[in-house]
Formats: sequence, C-alpha cells, structure tokens
Amino acid sequence: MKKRSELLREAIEEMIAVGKLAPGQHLDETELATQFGVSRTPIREALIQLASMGIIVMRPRRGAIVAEISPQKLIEMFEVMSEIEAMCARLAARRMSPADHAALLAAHHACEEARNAPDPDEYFYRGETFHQCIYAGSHNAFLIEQARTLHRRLRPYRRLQLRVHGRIDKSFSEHDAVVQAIIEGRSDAAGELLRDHIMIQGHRFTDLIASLSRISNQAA
Amino acid sequence: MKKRSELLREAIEEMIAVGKLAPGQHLDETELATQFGVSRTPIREALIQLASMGIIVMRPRRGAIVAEISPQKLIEMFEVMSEIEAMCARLAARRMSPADHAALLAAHHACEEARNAPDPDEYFYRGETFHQCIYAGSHNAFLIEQARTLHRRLRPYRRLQLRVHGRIDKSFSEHDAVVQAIIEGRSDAAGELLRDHIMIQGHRFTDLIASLSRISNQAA
DNA sequence: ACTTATTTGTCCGTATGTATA
DNA sequence: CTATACATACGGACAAATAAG
Repeated sequence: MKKRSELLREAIEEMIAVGKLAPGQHLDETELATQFGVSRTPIREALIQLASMGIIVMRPRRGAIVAEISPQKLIEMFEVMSEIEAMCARLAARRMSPADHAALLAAHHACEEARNAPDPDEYFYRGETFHQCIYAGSHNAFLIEQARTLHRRLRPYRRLQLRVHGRIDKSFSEHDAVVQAIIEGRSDAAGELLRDHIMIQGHRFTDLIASLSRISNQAA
Repeated sequence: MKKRSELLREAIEEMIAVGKLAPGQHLDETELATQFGVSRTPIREALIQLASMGIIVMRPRRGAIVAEISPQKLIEMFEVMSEIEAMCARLAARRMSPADHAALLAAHHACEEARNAPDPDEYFYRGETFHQCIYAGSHNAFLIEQARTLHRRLRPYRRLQLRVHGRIDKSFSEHDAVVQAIIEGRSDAAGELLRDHIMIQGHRFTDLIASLSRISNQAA
C-alpha cells in the first residue's frame, strides 16, 4: 500500500507537467489541502519531495513556487539528459534480452500508430514508454532511476517541443534509427543517435525560449 | 535564515556519512526528535528529504532505515559516476579557460606532493579538489551539481579504494594523462581516460565487496 | 488467532516570521 | 515606520497499522 503523500506528490507533479500549475506560481498549502480533501501535513510532505526533486522551490517562511527554469539552465539540463540517455542506449545495445527487444519494438510501433492521432499528446505519452524501454534495457537500476528523475523534470518541456510543426515525424524517424542500432548491437551508434535526438530539443534555443513564455501563459 | 529541517537533514546525513548510523539501521523518529530537542515534525521532513536523495529508505508504516548499498548497486553507481565524470572531462577539454587550466594544474601538483604523505587521506582530499576542478571546467552548473551529489554518495568507497597497495601512484599517473588530454583539447580522449580512471574502482568487484564489510565494521 | 504495545501517519492548534496597508 | 493580516513552521494529540507476545 502506497503512502498518501506519494499519491499527492504524483498528483501535484502531474498538474505541473500538464501546465495546470505554471512555473513561478505560488502553491498554497491550505488551498491544496482543501482541494484534495486532506490536512496540510501530507501536502507539506508531498511538497518537500517535489522540492528535493527540483520540481518546485521552497523558500523558508515564504512558501513554495513551481520552479522557474531559466533558458540557460534548461539547455544545461538537456545537455546532461542527452548524455544520460546516450549511456542508456549504449548499454541497451549491449545488454538487451530478446524480451527487451520485443518490448522496445512494441513501444516503437505504438508511437508509429500515434503519429497522426487527433491528440498530439498521445504521441508524447507513447514516446515516454519508448524512452523508458531504453532506460530499462540498460539493466542498471541506478541509472534507470537517475534517467527517470531527470526525465520527469524535463517532462513539460519535452511535451511542448513536440508541438513544433513536423517534429513528430522527425522524432519518429530518429527513434527508428535508434531502434535499429540497438537491435543490431551497434552500441556507440545507438548512443550518438539518441544523444542527438535529445539535443535537437536543446539546440534550438529560440524554440525553447519561445515555449517558455508560452508555458507560463497556458493554464490548460 | 535556513529551515530547521534543512539543518537536521545535514546533521543526520553527516551521522550516516561517518558511520554513526550504520546501513540497515532503523531510524526512530521519536528518538531522533528528543536527541535533537525538537518535535517529530521537522525530523520527518528531514527524513523525507534524505529518502528522495536515496540516502535512506522509507517503507510505509514500517519506518525508515539507512539505505543498504549492495555490491551490485555500488557497481551500478560507479558505472554511472564514470560516465558523468567522462562527460565533465569532455566538456572541460572544450570549454576550460586559461584560469581553469591553472586551477587544474595547481590541484594536480598538490596531489603530486601528497603522494608520499604520511596520512594516506591527504591524497584523497586533494584528489577531491582535483576532480571538482574538472567538474567546474564543464561550465555546466547543472552537471556540476549532479556530479557533486553522486560524488558525495560514493565518497566513503572512493576513499577506501586508495588504501589498495600501489593505487595512489597509479591514480596519479592516470590523473596526469587526463590533465594532458584536457589541456590539449583532446575531448574524447579526456573522457575515456577519466572514465577508465573511475571504473577501475568499479571493476574490482572483490576489492569493493571486501571494503563493504570493512566499512560497516569501522565506526570511526 | 487474538491482544497488547509501540510506532507511524494525519489532523489541528499555536506562534513566529513575512508581506502589506 | 508601525501595525495588521496572513501563511508558514512547529508542537502535541489522536487514530490506524504493524509487530510482538
């Protein structure tokens, strides 16, 4: 049985990921408490968890706000994320079992089906499963955890990146190249392909900066 | 002004780092509360932070215990650490300023002087500064933070590794090769050299497993 | 399997510090 | 600058769940 604060953390985290709570927005403990029908204590504990993950910032006696990530820091985070994922891909190419390959291909094909879905977020969600498959394929539990944590922090931005015109199709063909490299055991190639796939999002300074202002304006 | 739970987290973290609280040991909230002269609330908040860092493990309704790092997990952590440091080295080779070079060389020479110091920990401490120089040279604040965090968690094990006979001299010559590569801007070489330098500690399964039993016995 | 005891998870009251008029 | 209002940080109490006998 899961802890109450764990569930609350996930709920609040999701609200932040989908932009329901925008960066910089103040998180009122009492308000959240009544909203979820609990007291302030479990809310506080959930907020503390989010704070140690870097999702929100807690200023002593001044409450918590959703973390505002500067474009500079965002670039830095993508730079690290790309290397973490590259490492996952290299290890996956060497260590994946036939069952892992099957799971990866299934996730990949699920993305293919979602390419022209009416809801653009559908591809986003399936893409997440795809990346998680590669993390898991590294067979390094600590690395998987690190990758997941970073992924969660960058989630809102990765999602917005797919809104750029034509990005979904390009994303899929990049995925395809990665899959081939992994299955054929071309470790270094897999790493480089996945790194570039992630860094495309980081390299486009302008897109990202633009999405920054967009994310703070969109409340849904 | 810092929060109470922040200070408590640091205090408890230190107790764990110096072995005052051994891996697997149960952390009694009430006991810690009376020990620090506070109520259970700030203790709980500190524990939650330590749990999200992976320092302790909180099982629902069953309390918190100091995380037990299995040899398997230790290997995994070193595997990740080696890639993080490799990334730092690659970036450092491309981005270091002349001032950065000077700082790196200074730290390197400080290690050289400590090679035959009576206290073997002297080399360890100067080696830490050396590695921090490389982190800083990446000029990626987020990466620096990640590297520091991981470094802190592996600190006890890195220190023990240097007790192996002849390891200090080998460590220094590996450092030397890394320094040359960084200064000459050979990015990929610097990365690979530093990765191997770290992984030497991970590859020696037996040494690490041996140090595991030793570390749980030494209370000072 | 039942009872007891300890410990955690949650709620609420209060005081202190921050922001605002 | 003072005073007021309000949100946060902490303490204490209660209830529920687990472990022990």
